Amino acid sequence: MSSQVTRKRILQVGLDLASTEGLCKITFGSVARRASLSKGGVVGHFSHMSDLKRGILDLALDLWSRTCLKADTGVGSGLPSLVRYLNVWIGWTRRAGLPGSCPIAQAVVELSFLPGSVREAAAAAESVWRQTLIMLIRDAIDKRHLLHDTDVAQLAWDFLGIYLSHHVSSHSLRDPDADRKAQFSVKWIVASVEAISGGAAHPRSGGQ
Amino acid sequence: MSSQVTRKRILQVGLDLASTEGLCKITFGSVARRASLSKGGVVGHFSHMSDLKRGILDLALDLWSRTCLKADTGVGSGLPSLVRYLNVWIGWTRRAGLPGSCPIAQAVVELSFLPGSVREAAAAAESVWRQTLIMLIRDAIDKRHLLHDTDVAQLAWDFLGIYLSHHVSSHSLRDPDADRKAQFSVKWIVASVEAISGGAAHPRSGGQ
DNA sequence: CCGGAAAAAGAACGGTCGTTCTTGTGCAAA
DNA sequence: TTTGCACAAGAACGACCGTTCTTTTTCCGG
Repeated sequence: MSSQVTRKRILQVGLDLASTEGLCKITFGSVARRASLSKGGVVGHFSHMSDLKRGILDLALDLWSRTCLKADTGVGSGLPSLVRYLNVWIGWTRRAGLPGSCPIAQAVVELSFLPGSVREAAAAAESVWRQTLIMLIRDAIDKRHLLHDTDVAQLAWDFLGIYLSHHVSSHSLRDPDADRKAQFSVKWIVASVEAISGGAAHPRSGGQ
Repeated sequence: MSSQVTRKRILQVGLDLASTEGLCKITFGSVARRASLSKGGVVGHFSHMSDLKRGILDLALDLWSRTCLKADTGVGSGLPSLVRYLNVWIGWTRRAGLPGSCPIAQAVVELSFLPGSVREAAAAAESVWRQTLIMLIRDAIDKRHLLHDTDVAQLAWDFLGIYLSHHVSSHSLRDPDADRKAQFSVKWIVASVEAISGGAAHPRSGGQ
């Protein structure tokens, strides 16, 4: 078996495991068992534990990119592009075929204490998400779809917050309405910064 | 030394440890070391690990109650009471003297995978928070401070989301502006559901 | 002062972890 | 066929975990 193929298979198994049990529960033994390999066989590819975990996070971010970005090239821009991204992003792990929840969001919280390269990788992934949001928001502002004095960093923070809330409430708290609530919050925020209907109709009251 | 005093001291040490390193990192050894006790001495009070962790979560919720609820009895009601609670709640661990972040929010995320009594205790604490928010929101609606058709569950979900976002961004991502951003979101949400100025001035644009 | 119960200490257990090292194994070039 | 090498398997290590057990200390009523 080629080394690269095995390495990729280990990372894929690790990603599934991180999605269903969290990055903290990743061990050489658990990954080896699921990949039908020996413990030593896994260690051979990732001599240090942090290498394996960083590799899993890299693969997760790559999967996110292929799921949420590649599907959105040129078909639109400005606000429609932002809204489409938000709808694809929130709950993207299901669409990407991951068996559990978002490994990146989970890792950001789990690794918040002990510093190290794995924690930095998780924070870097979150930074990529933030920059993606900022880029899309800026584009929507440039196209006059959003109010010109919109606080970009604040709006990105709010969207990241909705993503995190959705992650926790759908996964940790098993709220079956998590999707609906997150979509509601997104719609409501978008409506409040839209240049055309800014402050006109109040999306929080009335309809359901 | 009285048994109850020692037990209380162990729980206090455990709470500090959970605040600075997370509930997952709580072990009999680590708690014993910080409490200047032997490992066996700690086990004697909490024969099972889950007893210790549930005790720590109970103490955390008790501390939250004394910090965020006791200080808000009767001095007001309706919307002012809700707003005051939100401002005290977000970042309450600092005010309560805890050395790190919120052990409850951290535990909810950390324990989301493996089931057990500790996970249920964390979820129960989150439920108490949700019920507290719902109660305050309902009171504000009854007093005609909030729009009568406000979606109570959705609004409580949004506030919980801001709390979680603040927890993650201030603690995991070390954003120095986390407090300001969370306060901004709270103000903005409150303004959008206020009966008096609903939809008039748009708090998201303009200022800042 | 003393005896006994409660509390703390401490040793020991099987298990799992990351890491290191040694042993086999299969395949391609010589 | 034989040699060499990368890959995988597997044993071994020290450390720490939760849990159980035994021993020592502490303290209080007689």
